[in-house]
Amino acid sequence: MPDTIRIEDIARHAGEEVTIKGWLFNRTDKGRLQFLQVRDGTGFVQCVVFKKEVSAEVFAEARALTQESSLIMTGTVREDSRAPGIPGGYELGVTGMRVLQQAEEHPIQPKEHGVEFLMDHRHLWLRSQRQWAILRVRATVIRAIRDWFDTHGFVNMDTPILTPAACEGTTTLFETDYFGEPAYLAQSGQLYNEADIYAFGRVYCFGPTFRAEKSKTRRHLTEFWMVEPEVAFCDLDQLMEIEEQFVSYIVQTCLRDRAHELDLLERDTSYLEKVTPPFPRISYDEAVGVVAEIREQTEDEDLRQLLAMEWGDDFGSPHETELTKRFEKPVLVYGYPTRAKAFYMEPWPDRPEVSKSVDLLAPEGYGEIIGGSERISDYDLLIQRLREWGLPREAFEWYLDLRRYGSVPHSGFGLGVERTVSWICGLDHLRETIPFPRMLKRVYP
RNA sequence: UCCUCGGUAGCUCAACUGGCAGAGCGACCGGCUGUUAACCGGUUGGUUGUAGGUUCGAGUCCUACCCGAGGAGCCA
Repeated sequence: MPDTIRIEDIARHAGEEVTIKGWLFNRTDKGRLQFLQVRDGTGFVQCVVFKKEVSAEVFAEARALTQESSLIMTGTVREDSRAPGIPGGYELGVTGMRVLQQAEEHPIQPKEHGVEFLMDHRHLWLRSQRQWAILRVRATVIRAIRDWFDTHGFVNMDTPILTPAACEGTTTLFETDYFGEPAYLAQSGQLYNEADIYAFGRVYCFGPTFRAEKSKTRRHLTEFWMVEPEVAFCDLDQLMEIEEQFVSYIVQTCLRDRAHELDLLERDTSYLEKVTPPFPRISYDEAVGVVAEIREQTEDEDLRQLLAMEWGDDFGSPHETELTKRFEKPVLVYGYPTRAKAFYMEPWPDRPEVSKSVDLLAPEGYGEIIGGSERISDYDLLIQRLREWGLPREAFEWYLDLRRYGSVPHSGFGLGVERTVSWICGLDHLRETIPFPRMLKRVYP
């Protein structure tokens, strides 16, 4: 049997006799000519079975092949502009074939299906071209994230997933039984990161995070992946520089390495190409003004209702969506009201009602993909904040220690991987950005 | 938790003011040498989400419940 090749490398084998191992995902039958669309995980290729060129047995067997049957094809690679697929432009002139398993009738056909049906068959849906493209972009986003941090002085430090108590309130935590004591699935590694920077300077944690929010929207999962860097000797301005460099690198890496996939997804990449530093920066105060202005101008009564807000309120999805439509690039919104954010955020100098916080909002209506801030480094202020937020001091003794032994100004942020993938791919729902999404009322398959 | 929309064949949907439950796709059989979700002919296909009610008659109207989708709040 000729050497097995990967479909993604097919152009390098033009004219050669090769073997391809994969699955049939679609077919077109033309009498004495059959076009079998085969995928192998690395790409998609058309295999042409011509009655004159194969044995009667192979031709008959090819005719009987069902969608998703597993097979081993041998044949000659030839260039042909009519050949569909990814990378495309080459096809296999089949000379031999072995069927490993003749698949039963596959539930998912190459046509439209409803959301519920697809989600019930997520384990099979993954095989479709669209899901293949999205999840390859996801893998590239993850690689780019690690590449950037690993080459910018950050050390990867994993933080615990089972945690003792609430960082930001228990209502959104999944509780588990930890040998008779309650423990909670982590919703952030930040506090542990803050401990880690005192040993390593710059760190990042990267893992799944859990939120028991009863959110039922296109931008929420109960289990999602978040990367959280934390940096010693870093203020809010420096943090914003890191964010724009980092996000630009992720986007540009995807444009370079996943062009086929973005093309398959019919993603208009013109906006993505503009994602280079610096990003526009506006203060929360300014942003509130812009939202008020948009609200004034709109004729849409429902939108006017949704955009109602007062200074001090955090932005909701409608606000973010409208705001980002005003910018071609991601926008950094900084200086949120203290009461709208978490207890650990450093106050603005001479403006205690404002925090040194920053959110990064993706363009085209995608909204928040990063939330970050400079952290409180002063022991007394942190004690005061715990009290104001009604948090039990005992649970935070270790965290307070960090302000006792060589405290320094430090900052960090969290980037949601799924929201980033959704934006880069131009999707309208987060559920397609992770192989097996966990959502309100969805833990199967 | 709240608001809006929906549930009919394996899938995607149609069925007018209540009156014979249909089409396309798939599957199966046959035809076709360049198809791209091919095309042509044939075959196959139903507890209309569940329970109750109104009616001569309910997919259609009423009540309750279940399930799903989109949104709000909350957040990445």
